[in-house]
Order: sequence, then C-alpha cells, then structure tokens
Amino acid sequence: MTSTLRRRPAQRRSVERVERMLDECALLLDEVGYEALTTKEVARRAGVPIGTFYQFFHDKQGLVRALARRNLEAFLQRITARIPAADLEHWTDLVDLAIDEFVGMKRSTPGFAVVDFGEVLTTPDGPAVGGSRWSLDDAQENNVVVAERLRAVSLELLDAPAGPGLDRALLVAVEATDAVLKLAFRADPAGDPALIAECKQLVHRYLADHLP
Amino acid sequence: MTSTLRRRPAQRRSVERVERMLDECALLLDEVGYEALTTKEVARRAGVPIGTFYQFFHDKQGLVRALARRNLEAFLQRITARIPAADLEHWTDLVDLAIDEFVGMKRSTPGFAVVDFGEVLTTPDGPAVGGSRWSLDDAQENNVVVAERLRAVSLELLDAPAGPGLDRALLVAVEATDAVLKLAFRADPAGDPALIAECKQLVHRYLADHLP
DNA sequence: ACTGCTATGCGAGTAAGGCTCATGTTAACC
DNA sequence: GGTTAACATGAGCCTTACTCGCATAGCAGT
Repeated sequence: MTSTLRRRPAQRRSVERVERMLDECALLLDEVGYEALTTKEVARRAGVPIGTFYQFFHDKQGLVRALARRNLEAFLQRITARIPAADLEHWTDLVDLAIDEFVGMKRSTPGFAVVDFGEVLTTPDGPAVGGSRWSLDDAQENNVVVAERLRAVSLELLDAPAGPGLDRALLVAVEATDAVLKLAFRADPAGDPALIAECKQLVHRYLADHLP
Repeated sequence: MTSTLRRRPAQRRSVERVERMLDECALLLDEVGYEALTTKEVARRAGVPIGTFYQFFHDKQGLVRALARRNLEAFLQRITARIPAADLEHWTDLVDLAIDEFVGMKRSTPGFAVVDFGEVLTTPDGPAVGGSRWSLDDAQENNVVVAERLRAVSLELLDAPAGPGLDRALLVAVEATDAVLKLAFRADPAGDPALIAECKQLVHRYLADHLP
C-alpha cells in the first residue's frame, strides 16, 4: 500500500469533496453496514461522480480505511487536548480518560461504532513477506499507533519503566479494550455501562503488572 | 434468523455435501479472505451445483456463519474431552487449557484463523427491536455460548461463586482473548508466543477478581 | 488573445459475483 | 403404475465494483 489515498486532494474543492465522501461513508455504515455499503451511493450522496470517487480512493476498502484513519486522528487529537486539563494522579486516570473518550466517540461520531480505527476486513497477504511483520510504518494496524501514542504520553506524564514489555502490554490493552467495547455496543446501542466498567477493570488489572 | 441452515440435510449424501462445502469454504478463506471468497468457487470446489448451494445456505454470510458454528462445536468438544484427563489445580489451568486449545485450532484448523467463532461482518439490525438485546437464544454471539460453557465447567470443577457478575466477566474474558489472539496471529502466522503468553496473563489478572 | 499542454472531471460501459427460478429428476406412497 | 411431493440443476438476472476514453479547466509561453 503506497498511501491511504490514491491521489492527495490539492485544491480546496477536492479536500471538501473527500471530506464529504468520508462523512457520507460514515453515515451509510451506520445505516446499512459495511457489506451493503456501495461506492455509488456514497458518491451520489456526496454529490461526487463515481469516476472522481475512484480518483481518490483505491477501492471500497480504501474508503473505509481512510475513514478509520480520520477517526484515529480525531481520537488522538481529542485525547491530547484533554490531557493537560485533567489532573491525572494515577496512570489509571489516563486509561479511564482514553476509554471514556473512545466511548464518547462511539456514541457521537457517525460510523465509529462500526469501524473505529480498525480494518473491517483483513485480506490474507500470501506467504508472509520477509522481515518481521507489523512494522507499522505502513498504515496497517492503527491500533499500534494508538498504543504508541499512549506509551509516549505515559512516559511523559508518569515515569513509567520504558522497555519492550510495556510496548507490547499497551498494544494488548488497546486491542482488548477495542474488543470489549465493541461487545458493549453490540449488547446495547448506547454502550452497556456495566461492560464499559468491566473493560476499565480489565485494563487496570492487566497493566498493573507493567506500571507503578 | 430461523436457523443457520436453510434446509437441514436429511440424506447421508446431503450431509457430506454440506460438510464438503464448509471444508472448501474454510480453505478458501485462508487462501483469499472473506471478501474475495465467492459462493460459486466454493460450490465448484465442493462439486456441488450453485443452485444446491443455495438450498442449504441462506447466503454467503450464512455459509460463513455455519462454518463458525461448526468451529464452535469442535472447540467445545475438544475442551470437554481434554478436561477429565488434565488435572486442574487452579482455575488458571482451565484458562490456559482453553487458550492452548484455541491456539491449537488457529494453527491446525483451516479457516479458523479468519473466522474462529465469530461473525465476520456485523449487519446493523435497524432500531433495536424491543426486549433486552443479546438474548442469545438465537445463534448470534457465539462467544456467549463459549462463555456459558466455560461457566458451567467452572461451577462444576471449582466451587466458584455463581452470579451474574461471573457471567459477564467470562464473556468479557472470552471476547478479550479472541481479540488478543487475533492480534497474535496477525503479528505472526504461527501465533506470536509472547503475545499468547500475554493473553493468558491478561485473563488471569482479570478473572482473579471473580474466582478464588 | 491564441495555442498547445497537462491535470483533473466525468459517467457510460464492462466484468464479475450473488442469488433465483423454471424445468428436469428422483423418491415415496397408494 | 400412477400421482404427488421433495430435491437437483445451471442458465440467466440484477446489482456492484471498477475502468477508460473523452470533455473540460487551468496555465505557460508567445
């Protein structure tokens, strides 16, 4: 994958069009789900001809990946914006803040409940290409990015013991959080509060091994 | 959803055909992934005409759901078969046994790495129909079934404190396990050992609140 | 203003997949 | 043997992802 987008929108008009397409994609995902989502409908609603659609997005998956990417950016932005204001006494406060923000976005951001940061579909890439996998330099595995960001914050705010163990632990925590919160929102469209609480507990207990 | 299958195979020949279709489905999932999987190819490889395919399966998703169902059944079977032989001193041994079996199936059972027990795609069901959701009586949410089974075993072997808290905790644990193991197998086709170990740790710590 | 030239806008058309349905075939029962 | 119901089959329909060649718009040099 060269980039998320096929062609980076240069003119102001193009940027707006891409943004509109992502917006409509998000809304449609909520309405009909990934499988029933059609590129034609996204283009039509966004007022963009189908040919132009494919100038910007590689394919249907590319569209959704771009949305996931935008979600990720928004999440990181919100997190970093809220951190200075909040007084974090323990690292657990940071965990809770992140989870609450994630839940907030699940509730308020269209399409977020369906895709959040994740690839909806994973395509097998044929016999693994050489080199250790998940190098993360390509866009794949957005959760890795989340984990890295949280790690950076952790190291900055609390004096956490750096090391590969923490990296892995945070990644595991993010992945688990993602799954449990998805469950919480499958069980209850507004997000089952008990399951959300349980999610925090899960992460607290687990990370207690790696943070003071 | 009435049932997983459209028509339950009655004759011996039909049962074999359904089984063959599921087998080929699993193999194809490993080869090309869910999205590129075609019903035509599954039917062709299984030596079954396409019309017959649709006599048994509602649609493409139905095929995959049926496979997930079969996987679930196989997993429960294996678990219950191994439990009497193993001497479980702590509940943690049960957790490890379940995870090891899961990992084993990820490695050996075709298609298991892609779908395991899960719905690959979730379709929004329109404004939630009345009644509390996830009643579980319908086939959805296979992980609920896993959680229930594990709970039954837990109550039997160890005298665990029954109650709704444990139910929820086990469900959360299963969901988290699923996610982390998926990560482990995305990172390394053979299943990253460090991540698998971390997965066990995650569950141990979390369930320690609910089991003695 | 005019003329080439490149970059972008556009949508009819193509290939392929999901799924159906009219017709053929077997089995079951009287 | 005859009647009826269940099952089998694959050509074809409809929809969807995606392309490609033409139209248009900006723009540099004269």
